[in-house]
Amino acid sequence: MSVSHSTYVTRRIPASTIRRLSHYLRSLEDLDDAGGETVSSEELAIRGQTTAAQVRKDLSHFGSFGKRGLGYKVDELRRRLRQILGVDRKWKVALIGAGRIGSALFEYPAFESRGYECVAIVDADPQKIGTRWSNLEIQSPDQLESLLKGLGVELVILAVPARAAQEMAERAVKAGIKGILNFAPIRLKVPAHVPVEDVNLVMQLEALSFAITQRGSAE
Amino acid sequence: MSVSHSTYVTRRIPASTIRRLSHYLRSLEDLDDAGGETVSSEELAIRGQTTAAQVRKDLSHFGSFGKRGLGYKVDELRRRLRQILGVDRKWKVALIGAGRIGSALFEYPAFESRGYECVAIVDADPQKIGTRWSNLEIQSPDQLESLLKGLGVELVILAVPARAAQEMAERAVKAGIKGILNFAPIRLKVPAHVPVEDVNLVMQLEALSFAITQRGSAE
DNA sequence: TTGTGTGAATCCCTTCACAGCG
DNA sequence: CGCTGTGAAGGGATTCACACAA
Repeated sequence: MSVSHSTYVTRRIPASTIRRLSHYLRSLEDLDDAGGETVSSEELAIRGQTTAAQVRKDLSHFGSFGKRGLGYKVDELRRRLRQILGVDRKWKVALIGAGRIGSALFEYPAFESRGYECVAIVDADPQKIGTRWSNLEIQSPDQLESLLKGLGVELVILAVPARAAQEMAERAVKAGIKGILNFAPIRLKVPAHVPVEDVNLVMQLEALSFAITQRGSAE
Repeated sequence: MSVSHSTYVTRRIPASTIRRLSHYLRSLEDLDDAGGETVSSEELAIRGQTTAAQVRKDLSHFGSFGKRGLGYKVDELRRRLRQILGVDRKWKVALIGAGRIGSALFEYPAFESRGYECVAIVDADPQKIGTRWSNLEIQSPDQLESLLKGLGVELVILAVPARAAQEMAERAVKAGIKGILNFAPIRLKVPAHVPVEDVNLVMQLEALSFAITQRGSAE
């Protein structure tokens, strides 16, 4: 079909594809090109730990922005990937939970540099409320809904103990936030239109110990 | 076939299955049973966000330890899952990188409680070397190989800046470690027999912004 | 009767292979 | 030519459906 594609697409894209798109974007950001440079699917594949065919298939879901016989223009592909992943703009983020994980994230350099701007920090600990992390004052969750709504927060990073996570998530959803990065080791119950990404370190450790244990016993 | 299965298996098990096994184990740990209680695949499915058939298929890879018409004995299934995932024992872990992420992990309660014991902390910062986190002294990476070997470290948590990660990984592998939980945003090059689990927060944030952006534009 | 264990069917992702454009 | 874009083929994982054991 020769319909002019946009970077938006209705078809369902598998999570694995999205992870790979992130990788492609990451490799393009490494090589800062003068202007007209190009990359082939082959080169992208090597950096992204896949095959050239996979790269082409991944990109083809969103249009056809390569030149046959040449490859992809680096700067254009980068722009397109940013558009596709939705990182061609700033996202206002609130950090809920100012413990160790919260602090680690807040200081995480990639965080700010990729367009995620932390505009509020919330914690229930009275000791912490009122103290500052760089130029942000830690606030009580009492008025969470109006706080988030007032600032126009779209993403929430949930880094609170498991027992508090569900309530905070629900209140954030009520405040109209659009997505949650969840560090609490529970399955949040939120409306289907609010995507949740779970960061589950125990699970990843178990994947490791599984791989080690099984390998040792095989063959 | 009616060969008596062990919990070890040679066939290749997909990563998705392992993630689900972790979930099943997690839900079983929630409900602490008196003794003879049972769960059905149906119940496990609800907690694990899958289907009953999927639960049965997952478990069947490792043997058949359910009773027809009844379900699975909670305590036995829990024991089996721990065996399968390799968490029926202690793992000696070294933390390489004593920054924010390292500190967050070190304090992470689930970490210790699931059998991962941190036996060494390493950081290159002279300011930090010699200081203590609870009862562990932060050590220089100068003698990393002999340090890890001497302590019998099996797992390494890599929480150092990207530029230092590859070198530290290689030296840890030389010291005979068996797996790496990697927080550095690079693809580590290590021998195939050393499994690596990448924790990539930027990628997860991008998965969120993708989901939000695409949803908004669909229908 | 209930709920497991499992071949068979289905679905979806990846890989192949090549037509076609620059 | 060289390399993309894409139908078709292939392979894996999930779901179905039912025989069978408790």
